Amino acid sequence: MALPRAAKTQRRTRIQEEKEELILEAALEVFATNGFRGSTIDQIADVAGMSKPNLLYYFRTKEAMHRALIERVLDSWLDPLREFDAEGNPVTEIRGYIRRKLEMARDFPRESRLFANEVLQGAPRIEDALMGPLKSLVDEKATVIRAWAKAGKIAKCDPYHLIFAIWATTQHYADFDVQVRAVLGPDRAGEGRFEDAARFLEMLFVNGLGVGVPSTGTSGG
Amino acid sequence: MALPRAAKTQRRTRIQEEKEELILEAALEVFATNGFRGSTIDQIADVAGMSKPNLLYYFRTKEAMHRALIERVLDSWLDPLREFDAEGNPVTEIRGYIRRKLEMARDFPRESRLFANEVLQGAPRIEDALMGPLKSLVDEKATVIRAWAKAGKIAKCDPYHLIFAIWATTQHYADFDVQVRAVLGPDRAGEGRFEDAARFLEMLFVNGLGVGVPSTGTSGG
DNA sequence: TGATAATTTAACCGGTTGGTAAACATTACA
DNA sequence: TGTAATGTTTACCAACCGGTTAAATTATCA
Repeated sequence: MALPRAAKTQRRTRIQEEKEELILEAALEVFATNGFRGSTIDQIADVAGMSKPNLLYYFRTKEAMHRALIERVLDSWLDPLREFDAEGNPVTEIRGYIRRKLEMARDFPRESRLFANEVLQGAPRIEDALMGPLKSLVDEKATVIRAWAKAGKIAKCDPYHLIFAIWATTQHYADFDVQVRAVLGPDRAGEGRFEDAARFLEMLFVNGLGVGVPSTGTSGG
Repeated sequence: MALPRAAKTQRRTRIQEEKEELILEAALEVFATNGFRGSTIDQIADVAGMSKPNLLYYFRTKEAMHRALIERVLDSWLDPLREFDAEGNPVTEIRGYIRRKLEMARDFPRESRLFANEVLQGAPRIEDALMGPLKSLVDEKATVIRAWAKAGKIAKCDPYHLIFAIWATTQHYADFDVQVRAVLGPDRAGEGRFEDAARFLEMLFVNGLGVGVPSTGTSGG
């Protein structure tokens, strides 16, 4: 039997919704800071404020919790890239993408760390997602970027490494938050650091791709 | 008693040198791919090809192994930044720094992942190093960069976020290697990816900082 | 309200984990 | 070669870990 007992009830109850939500929230917290192997069911149960067997009534295994979490998070994690619009102005699109990714790093650092932990440790549980949906989406957007480069709208560059660079620089502020704050020191590490980062990164990528801000109001149609 | 039995011998033997080296090498492998909590002494002993009690003869605890490893790795991890020369040409220095960091990501990915794991999980065991030696070194180099910007040698920018961006983009190729390879696919993921990355990143940062390549042969002294 | 479905808890289990004690084996050196 | 110092193994332990069972409790609704 692969299903938890809660999934075998005749109807789906309010309590099930609430508790599963509560558990996934706790699991996110724990997995994000300890990785899969480093996390224990007891820890998650503790954060969720319930007993271990009670938790296991809703998710049969630790794996099941992790799987549910990854599935839910993967979609929202890919959203910023999906919004990347082939029809839009290259500079506007790239700036927008950087901004959205940076906002995610600020507002959902645990989600970012969940992935980082997983990928860092060899992505044993999300390999399929990486080679499937993720790769497809990136391939699609890479084609767009390459077309922009060919049309002379941005500098000629490898679109994949451009995307990697945007991922790396933005997620850095979630994944390496402790280091960032340690280096900036107590004074400079306030919430303003995300605005400073945004300013710097927009400059870096806009100048770096060899295109100025769109000269006049070519507001996208 | 805080010392392992091997440290209490009258003289330091050849076997001690060899075995400790062997253990740290194995510990690097295991810690880098599993994080601290996710790693077991048995795993490390297994990789090192010795029994657990034998290993514990040289390092009394898992913590001790990790500590020894971090201390050793921290220095070499900071080396590329130390080489950053205030007297040099800004573009040359920044390109050189990118190149050295990228080489480290290629040649010592486990060292990079060891740190990434640690920082990602809140840096409980290296907080002091981050706020001490690391911060000091970065502060020092940030001053240099700021001076360059003030002198108009590079674009005005926040030197800290510039350094973060270089760290993020280069270490990405070690820490997120699985993802990079998954996205590039089997064809494009050969060892050439590091050269592609170098080409892209040099362009990004050199153009991004608003300075062209030094016009003529100012080959560094 | 009572019966039934849904939820929670207490008690437990086998395997793993970090670490120890002490017997045993090997090395170095007089 | 003998012997003391060094190194390795066997056997072990208590705590932890993922997960199960069954009984007790609570919610739902006719």
